Amino acid sequence: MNGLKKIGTNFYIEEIKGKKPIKYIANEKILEQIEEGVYRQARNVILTPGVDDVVITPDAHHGYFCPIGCVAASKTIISPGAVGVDIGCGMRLILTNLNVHDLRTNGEINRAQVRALMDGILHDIPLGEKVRSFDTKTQSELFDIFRGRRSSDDPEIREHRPFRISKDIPVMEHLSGDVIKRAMKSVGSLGGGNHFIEIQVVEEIHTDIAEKWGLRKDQIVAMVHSGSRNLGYQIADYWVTTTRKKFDRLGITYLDRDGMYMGVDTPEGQHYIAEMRSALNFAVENRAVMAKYVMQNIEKVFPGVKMSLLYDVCHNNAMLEEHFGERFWVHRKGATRALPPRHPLLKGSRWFNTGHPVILPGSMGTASYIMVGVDSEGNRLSYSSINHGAGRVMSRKRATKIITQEQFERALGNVLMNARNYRSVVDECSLAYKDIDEIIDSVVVAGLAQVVAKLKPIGVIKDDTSHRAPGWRRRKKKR
DNA sequence: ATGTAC
Repeated sequence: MNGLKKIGTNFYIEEIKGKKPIKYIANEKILEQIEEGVYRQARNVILTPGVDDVVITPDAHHGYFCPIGCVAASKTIISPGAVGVDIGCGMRLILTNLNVHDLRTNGEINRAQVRALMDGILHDIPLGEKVRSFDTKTQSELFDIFRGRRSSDDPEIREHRPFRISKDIPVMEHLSGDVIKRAMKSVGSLGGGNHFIEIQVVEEIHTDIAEKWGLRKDQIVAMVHSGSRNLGYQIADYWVTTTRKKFDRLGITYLDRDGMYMGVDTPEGQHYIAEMRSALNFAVENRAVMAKYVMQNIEKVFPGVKMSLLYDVCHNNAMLEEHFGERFWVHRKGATRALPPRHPLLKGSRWFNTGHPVILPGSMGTASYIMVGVDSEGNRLSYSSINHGAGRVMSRKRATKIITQEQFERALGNVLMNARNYRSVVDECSLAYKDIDEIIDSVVVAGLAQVVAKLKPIGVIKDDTSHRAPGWRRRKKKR
C-alpha cells in the first residue's frame, strides 16, 4: 500500500531515490487513515535540498508545505514551512493538590463550581481573534521577551530555556507597527482553532514516574494549548514570501511554493533562526501569562489550593540537536520532542533520570496524555520525537457540514464547554479528529514512548467567537 | 494556525 515497506512494529518506510527513506509511525488502523496529501508532502520535504531525514508521526495530516505531524532533520538548512506558521505552539500543564472529590457534591461533579472557574478564566483570557484589553506589554517589555531577557518562568519547567538573542541581530524590524502593537496586546491570549484551556482530572496512572512528577490519580490539573498568535504567522509569512521572491529572481526551482529554505550559515538563515527563537520565547511567555491567570482563578474558587507547573513543551519549532553523533536542525511541526531517560540533552536538568514530560492534547471532550520517551532504536530513529495530539481526520468545512448537534453533544458527553452554540465549535468536535487512543497505541507499541498518565477533561474553553467556521459564516451571511 | 487570500 502506497509503496510502504514495514521495517518494524508500527514502523514503515517509503524508499526515495538518492535520499534516506521516509519513516512512518502508525498502527494498522491509523495507517489506513493517512491521507494521500501526507505522502505527497512528505516526499516534497525529503526532496528539499539539504533535508537529510523525514519522520511522519501517526497524527499526520496535510498542512502548509510540510505535513502537520512531521520531523525534518537537516545539517545545513532551516525551513520556515517545516516549523509551521504557529511558531512555538505548545502545551503547558498546571498541577493542583485538589482531588476530584473536592469538586463533587452528592457524588456528582459540581457543575456550578466548574462553571464559575471557567467564567473567571474567560474574564481574564481573551479568545479567538481578541487580544488583551488590559495588562498590555510595553514595546520595550515585548522586545525583552523576544530577546529572552524577560520571562516569568522557572527555566526547569520549560523544554527550552529562553533563547538569548544578542542586540547585534535585528529581530522583527521588517514587521509593521500595527503587528508589533498587536503582539504587545497578545501576551496571555488563547487564539483559535485547536487551542484550548481545559480543567482535567487524572484518570489513569501508568508508571511510578507519575509520582516523581507530582501526578496522582483523581488529581485536578489544568492544561493550556496555545502558540505565538499573529506574530508567528507574520514571521513565517515574511520569510516564505521573501525567500520565494529571491528564488524566483535567481531562477531556483522548488517543489512547493511554500517549501522555502535557507542555508543555516547564511545571513537570511541566521536572521530567520533569531526571529523563530524570539517567537518561541514569545509563545512560551504567552502560555506562562495564561497559566498565571488560570492559577489565580483556581485560587479564587478553591482558596488555599497549592499549585505548581509540570512542564511547557512546544510542538512547532526547530532545535539544533545532536543525533547519531552529528548536529542537526531538527524541525518538529506537529511533533513533540520526547527525550528518554539519561539523554545527553537532559544532562544537568531535573528530568535527567526520568526523561522530560511530553504533553499531548486530545481533541474536544477526549483524553489528553502525559508521556515520556523510551530509550530505544525507534526513539533514536525519530530524533526522539512523537506526535502532538490526535490529528484531524476531516476538514473543518466537512465537519461543519456533516456533524449534527446531536452527534456533537454525544461526542462531548458531560464535559462542560464555554460555547453556547455548538456551531461555533463544531469544527473542533472529536469526530473530526483521529482516535487519540489509537495514536498513543501507535507510538507506544512502536517503542518510542510510554504513557505516564491519562487525563480526562471536565471543562473545556475554546474559541467560540470564530467567524471562520464555514457553517457559522454562511448562516450569518444568509446568501 | 492567522484581523484568512494576489
